[in-house]
Amino acid sequence: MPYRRTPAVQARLDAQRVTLVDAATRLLAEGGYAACTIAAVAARAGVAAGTVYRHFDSKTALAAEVFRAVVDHEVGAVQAAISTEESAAGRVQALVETFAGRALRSPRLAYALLAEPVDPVVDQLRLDYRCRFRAAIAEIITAGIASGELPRQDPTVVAAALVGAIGESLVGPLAGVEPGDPDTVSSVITLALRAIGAVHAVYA
Amino acid sequence: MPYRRTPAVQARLDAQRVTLVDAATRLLAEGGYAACTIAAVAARAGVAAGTVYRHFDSKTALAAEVFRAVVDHEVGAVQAAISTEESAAGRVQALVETFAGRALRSPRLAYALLAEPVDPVVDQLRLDYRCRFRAAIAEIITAGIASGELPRQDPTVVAAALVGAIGESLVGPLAGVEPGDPDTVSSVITLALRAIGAVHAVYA
DNA sequence: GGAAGCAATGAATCGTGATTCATTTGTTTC
DNA sequence: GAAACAAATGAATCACGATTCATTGCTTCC
Repeated sequence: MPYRRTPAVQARLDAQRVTLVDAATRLLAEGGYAACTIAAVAARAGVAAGTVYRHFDSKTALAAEVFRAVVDHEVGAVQAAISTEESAAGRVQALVETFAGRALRSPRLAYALLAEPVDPVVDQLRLDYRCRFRAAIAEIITAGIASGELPRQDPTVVAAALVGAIGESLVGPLAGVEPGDPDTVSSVITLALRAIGAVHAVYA
Repeated sequence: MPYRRTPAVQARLDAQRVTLVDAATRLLAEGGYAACTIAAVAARAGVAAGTVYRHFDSKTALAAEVFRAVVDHEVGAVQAAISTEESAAGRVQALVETFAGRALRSPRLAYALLAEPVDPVVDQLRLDYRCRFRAAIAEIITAGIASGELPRQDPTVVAAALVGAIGESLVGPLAGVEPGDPDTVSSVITLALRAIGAVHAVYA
C-alpha cells in the first residue's frame, strides 16, 4: 500500500475546499454570478482552474454549494432573530429588520440570492430559499391566527406576498441604483404588519 | 437611379419585421429568453439568421423591441381596467385581477417579464416595467390618501411592495411548478387591500 | 431584356467560459 | 533514496450561440 491520504493532507484538502467556496461567495457578493467564473474563483483561491474540478464536478455543483451555505446562514440569522419574540407582530418586525439589514449590507449578494437567475439547479435552490422564508412567515401567521392576534387568512399566500414585498422593496431598487434608506425598512415593517392584519403598531 | 424601394417592398419589409418580433415574442412566451436564440427566431419567422440583422443591430436590440412591445401591451391592459373604477379599492382590485389574469394565461412570459434576467439593457427595461406598475399603484394610493379613503403612508414603498407581492404570488410559484389557482388571486386582492389600509372589502 | 443594386442566405467565424488531460510536482511507504 | 501513486497545473479543447460576409436571388428602371 504505497500511498494513503494522511490526516494532514485531508485537512489541507478540506481547507482548500472551504477556501474555494469562500472565494466563490466573495466573488458572488462582489459581482454576481457573472463574476463567478471558474478561472476567477481559482485565481482568488490561489489554485489553478483544474484544481476546482478535484473538489466539484461542475461549476453548477460549486454554485449549489455556495448557495446552500449562504442560504443556511441567512435563514439561521432570521430564525435566531424571530425566536426572541413572542407576538406575531414582534416576530414579523424582527424578521423584516434582520432580513433587510443583512440585505442592505450585502446588496449584490442579496440580489444574487433573491433574483439573479443562472442555472436550473441554482434557480431551484433560490426557490427553496424563498420557500423557507415563506414557511417561516406562514408559521408566524398561523400561530397569530390561532392565538387570535391575527384575522383569518391564507398563510401561504400572504407569506408569499410578504416575501415578494420585502424582496421588491429591498433588492428591486438595487437592480437599479439607490442603496435603500432606513426609512424604507420601517415602511416595509409597517406595511407587513398591516398586510397580515396586525393593526396595532401601525399608522406611523 | 436604378433602384428605389417601392411601397410594396417596404410593406413586405415592415411585415417581416413584425413577423420577427412576433416570432421572438412567442418563443419568449414558450421557453423564456433561452429559447429565444437568433437561429430559433429566424426559423420561426421563416427567414435565415442573417436576415434578422437587416432589421436589428443585435440580439439585444431585438429583445429590447420585443420587451417594449409586450410591456406596453400589458401596461395598457391594466390601465384600461383601472380607468373604469372610482375608488382606490376598486382600482387596486381591478389592477390585480387584470395583471394576475394575464400572467396566469401566459406564465412563462410573465416570468420573463418580471424576473428572468438576461442582459443589462433588457434588465433596465424590466425595471421600467416594474416602475410603471409601481407608478400606477402609487398614483392610486396617493389619490386614495387625498380623498381620505386610505390612511397616510409612503406610496412609493407601498407600491413597490405590492408589485413584489403580486409578482411573487403569481410568478414565484411558476418558477417552480403549479399553475396558481383562482383562490390565490382573491387572496392577493384581499391582502393588497388590507396592505394599503382599505379595510372595507376585507376579511373574506 | 439587361444593367445596377438591394435583399436574403447560411456556412464560416468569433468570443466566451466551462471542462479536459498530459505533464509536473508533492506525498507516502518501504 | 526510490517506487508508486495522488494532487496540482494550465494550456488546449469543446460547446454554444451571436455575428459576419461572400454568394445567390429579386426588384427596379430604362
